[in-house]
Amino acid sequence: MAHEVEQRSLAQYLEENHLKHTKQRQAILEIFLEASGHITSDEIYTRVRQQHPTIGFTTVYRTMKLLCEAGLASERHFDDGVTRYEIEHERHDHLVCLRCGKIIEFECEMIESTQLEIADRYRFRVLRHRHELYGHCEACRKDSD
Amino acid sequence: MAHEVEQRSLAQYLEENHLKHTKQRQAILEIFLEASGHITSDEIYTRVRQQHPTIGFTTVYRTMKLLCEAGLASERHFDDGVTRYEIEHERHDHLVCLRCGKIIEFECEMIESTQLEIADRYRFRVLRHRHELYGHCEACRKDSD
DNA sequence: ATGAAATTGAATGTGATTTTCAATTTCATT
DNA sequence: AATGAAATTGAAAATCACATTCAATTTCAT
Repeated sequence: MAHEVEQRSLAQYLEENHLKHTKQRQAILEIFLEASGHITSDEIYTRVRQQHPTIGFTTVYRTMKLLCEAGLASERHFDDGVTRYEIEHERHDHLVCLRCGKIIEFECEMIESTQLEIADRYRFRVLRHRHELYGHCEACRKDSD
Repeated sequence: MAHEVEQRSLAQYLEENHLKHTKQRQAILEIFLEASGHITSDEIYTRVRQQHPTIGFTTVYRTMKLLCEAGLASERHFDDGVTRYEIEHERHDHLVCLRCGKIIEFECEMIESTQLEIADRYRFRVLRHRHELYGHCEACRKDSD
């Protein structure tokens, strides 16, 4: 089994919360980590089924919630209205291609700090943010414009 | 009737697209403009009913889509999962209070230009963006932290 | 090995949004 | 003003993603 670090991290979360370590949870985490981010629970379900045909959609759905609580995944809602899960890591933002659906991550210190300035101006305490640029990626631009 | 400019703008869009100018559409636009932004179709429906008890939800829903296409409104999906409509105007961003739900708009030239730089770096053509800071507003902070 | 507690998965519920369709309304043309 | 083709309306039903229920199964501390 790969992803020892993450599996251990899940195990620890389960223990701490008196939850149980099942093969389903282990398998779903594995599949989720193999796919590189921004995947829907439906897509995870399909992939999980290939290796574990008995695992139900509900379990995938609930396990993804669990992984979020455990800090291993996080939910994202882009403008197409379906929930996507990404591997949890430091604050970053997204470029989303409206043609092919590709999602590129980027990070920008400048924007981060400007955000804090703005929040300050409105006496607002920022807990999290979303920052998404929608448009056409390089490949899709070549195809037509 | 108020909002002559917007009503005229709707009329023009309808004409150009061989669509029909109905009292329902006129009334819904009116109500939508009276309410100051970030309103759900359900809220619009409730308000519309007070003046026009025969207008159905479906019509409100469809008219809001129409207003978006006509460039008079635009859809926003904040993290609570319901579609909200706001009056279409130049690019701006949002502070969303996670406690009371208040939505504050802000604009920041600095962030706008940095966005373009980033898009450039990835050879990405930006068509629109969303930028939302989630946290606690001044009033809600006073209540507890 | 035991059994209380957690988990599973099928089925069902939910809530927002979207489509269907027959009846009605609009509006360019007579 | 009357006509009729095309668009619109609104009630009801369908859809979609997400969430809950519950009986059967599995986990794991003892």
